[in-house]
Amino acid sequence: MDDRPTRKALPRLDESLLTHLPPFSRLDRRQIRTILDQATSRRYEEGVAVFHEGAPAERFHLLLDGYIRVVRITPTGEQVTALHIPAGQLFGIAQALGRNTYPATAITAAESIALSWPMRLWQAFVTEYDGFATETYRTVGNRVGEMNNRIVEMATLRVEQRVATALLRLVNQTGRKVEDGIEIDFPITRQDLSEMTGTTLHTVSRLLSAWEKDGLVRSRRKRVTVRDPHALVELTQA
DNA sequence: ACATTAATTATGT
DNA sequence: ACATAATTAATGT
Repeated sequence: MDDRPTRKALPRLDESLLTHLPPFSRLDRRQIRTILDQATSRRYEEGVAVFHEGAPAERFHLLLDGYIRVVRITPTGEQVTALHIPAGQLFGIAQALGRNTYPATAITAAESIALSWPMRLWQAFVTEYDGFATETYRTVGNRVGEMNNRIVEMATLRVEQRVATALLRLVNQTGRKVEDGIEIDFPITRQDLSEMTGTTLHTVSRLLSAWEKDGLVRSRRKRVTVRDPHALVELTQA
């Protein structure tokens, strides 16, 4: 729960970590240096919360490596996964939404490394750093757009189509080329997929088994690879 | 068309 | 050995 012991600024934070990321790409080396000097670096185990929904938003974060699941908890205690965040993106940017508490819980989907800064620096970042504001508002725009799409999908598509699109989205965003297809490059269970698609793990299991039999998909424990993306697209439209 | 319940098996530490 | 993940069948809405 307490994150004190491992949260310590690492002595060696190379500037090349940030130079190619959209929010910082317009900045010179000196600016990047001061940004890094204000940052705290922290490594997270798989499946741990970086912050919790509703908690005071004390810091904002940048994911350097790994994946983040953005999760909301319903009153009955079940999790709903809103979206995944890949390395290189900011998250926990409540301030950009005009909030002072986190709107959702962030859980690492894999072992991850993130930088973070105290929220009070947000305004300074926005005003002093060219391109920071436009780029971050662009990504939050993309995210709410994505979530809107998901709402429409939930309402209109059948379960089979929803998990098919979920798989395709994961493959597009986090896919890693492998011999017989594209693998989702973080551990993902059927429970996880069901939480993304508003179903049960059983239904997901049945679908994956069926798809595996038809050669669309290969899955071992916590690993899913898509061998025939096009066939999944077909299912989406069926 | 899908959830729920429950029993069974597989897999990772 | 133990816990967690996945499959499978039966039953329910």
